[in-house]
Amino acid sequence: MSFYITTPIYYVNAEPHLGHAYTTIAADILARHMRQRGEDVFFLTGTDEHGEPVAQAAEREGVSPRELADRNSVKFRDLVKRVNATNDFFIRTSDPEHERGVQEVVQKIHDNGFVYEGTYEGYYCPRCADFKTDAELVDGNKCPIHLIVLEHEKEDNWFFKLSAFQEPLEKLYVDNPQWVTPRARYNEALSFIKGGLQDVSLSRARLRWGVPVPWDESQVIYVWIDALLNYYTALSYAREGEDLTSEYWPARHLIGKDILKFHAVIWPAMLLAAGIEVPRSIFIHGYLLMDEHKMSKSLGNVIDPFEVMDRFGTDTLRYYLFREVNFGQDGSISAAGFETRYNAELANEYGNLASRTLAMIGRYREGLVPGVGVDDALAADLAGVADHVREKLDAVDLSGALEEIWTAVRRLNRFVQDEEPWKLAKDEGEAEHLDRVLYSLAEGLRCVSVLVHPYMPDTAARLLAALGQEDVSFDGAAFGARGGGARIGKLEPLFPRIEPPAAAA
RNA sequence: GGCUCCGUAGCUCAGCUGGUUAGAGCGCACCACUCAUAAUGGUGAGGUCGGUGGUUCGAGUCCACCCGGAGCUACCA
Repeated sequence: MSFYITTPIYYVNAEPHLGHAYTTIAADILARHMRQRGEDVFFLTGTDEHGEPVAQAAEREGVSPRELADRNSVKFRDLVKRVNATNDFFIRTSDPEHERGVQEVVQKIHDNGFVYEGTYEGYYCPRCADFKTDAELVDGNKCPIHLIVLEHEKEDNWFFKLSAFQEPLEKLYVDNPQWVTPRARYNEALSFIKGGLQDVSLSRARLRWGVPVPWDESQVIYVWIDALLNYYTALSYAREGEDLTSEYWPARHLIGKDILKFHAVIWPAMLLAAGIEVPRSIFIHGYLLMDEHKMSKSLGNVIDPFEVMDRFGTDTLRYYLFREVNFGQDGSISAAGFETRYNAELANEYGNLASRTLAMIGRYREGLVPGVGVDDALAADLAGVADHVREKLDAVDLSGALEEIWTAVRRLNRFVQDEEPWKLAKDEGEAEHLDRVLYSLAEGLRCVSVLVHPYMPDTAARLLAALGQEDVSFDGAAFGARGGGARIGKLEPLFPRIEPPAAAA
């Protein structure tokens, strides 16, 4: 079965921040996990490059929109690479193939009778380069950002007949209760639809930086319409000389809550209008908060993902974000929380479990994992872990799956303490018992590492290599799936402890 | 205003279709162990499950209302 996962495409008018890393890593975890299961995965991310804000920023800097987009797109490409994402393609909405694809689909929507010419009226702020809604206006007719008096203006646009999809969308939601998750987001989107849908403009007349409307080159397609279509157009040219659409479409989208409406209302309506199958599912995650507040430049509490990874490593960031914050909800992160979890869970529980296990196999069995059977009690406790992880990840519960894995890590440390292999080693009569304990430990560590691979791919690979068991396929995640006999290798500490800085003077 | 979600131990949160003495992690106190990155394991203290009133043999878990917090109520990428 194919598994097509997408992140939003990132708008090049902003600097990459931790939120971008968060979504990208989430998608990567799912992609890697599904590959472990032998699924045919396609993972897409990229940049959104058209629209007024980019055109304006370019003008301010005295460069062409294209130059600005080229320059900033690279930053996102670097971030994607840096977080170790295994995307199969990086789309740019300025790709000529994408632009052609957008025109084809929009033409289809037009030909199917869902586009008409209309007039958009409202208060226009020249500095925002955008129309404001009545609710946004301050003092009757002032821009809420610039506090300048706005003129009531009109613009002739092409409109998309969103209102025609009120009933089809309601039916889509009612027939597919899992279509949008978590539930609160489903409710939010559905209630918005039930509130009545108005048509939306599909083009912009004042702008040149965008995809020309195929039947009216004086206008460009509104950037959101253009951007959403990336998920569909990418498949037609991501692989040279192939069209992957029939193989991978429809997609599973991963998005932040700020773009829910576009994805859960307008996007499926566009696809219905074009006669294209709607996405398979949409999952909405929450915000990472810094000390209860949303990260923002004005608050000065923005975390630079590159800095964090420079200091602690990519795997640590990938782990921390999904361990600390329940995926799907907002949650607070902090430097203190980061260090606590790093030391307590990564260094002490997981890293040290690896150390003690390998050291004992080295010391008591000359580095050879005994080829015996597993401990029954431990086997009983670890039996369901892989299945639970699979179920949680099928439900996009990235934090829940990690919790399952960590329960197993703790169980293994308890096993060491309970069995006291250092005492067994002193008693010749306990040799078989010690064999079983050491094999069970090596096997448990291997399973846990296979399961944790999507979250911390480099760490898992190092540890599995040291265990002489490099296979990460999900079938092998079952406790006892691999026999003993392997020769262990050397392993430097996976997560050297962070010593707290000496009390500041 | 309307709608949605949330309010459970000091902190962060689990608790599915109502059913034994309400759970985890962190933090705190004490104990055990020494294989290991002085890491690990155990025990304990600590909660009128926001409030009130209902339904029920029985409610943290359902209903009503109230208090408190967050989000949505349309074209910002």
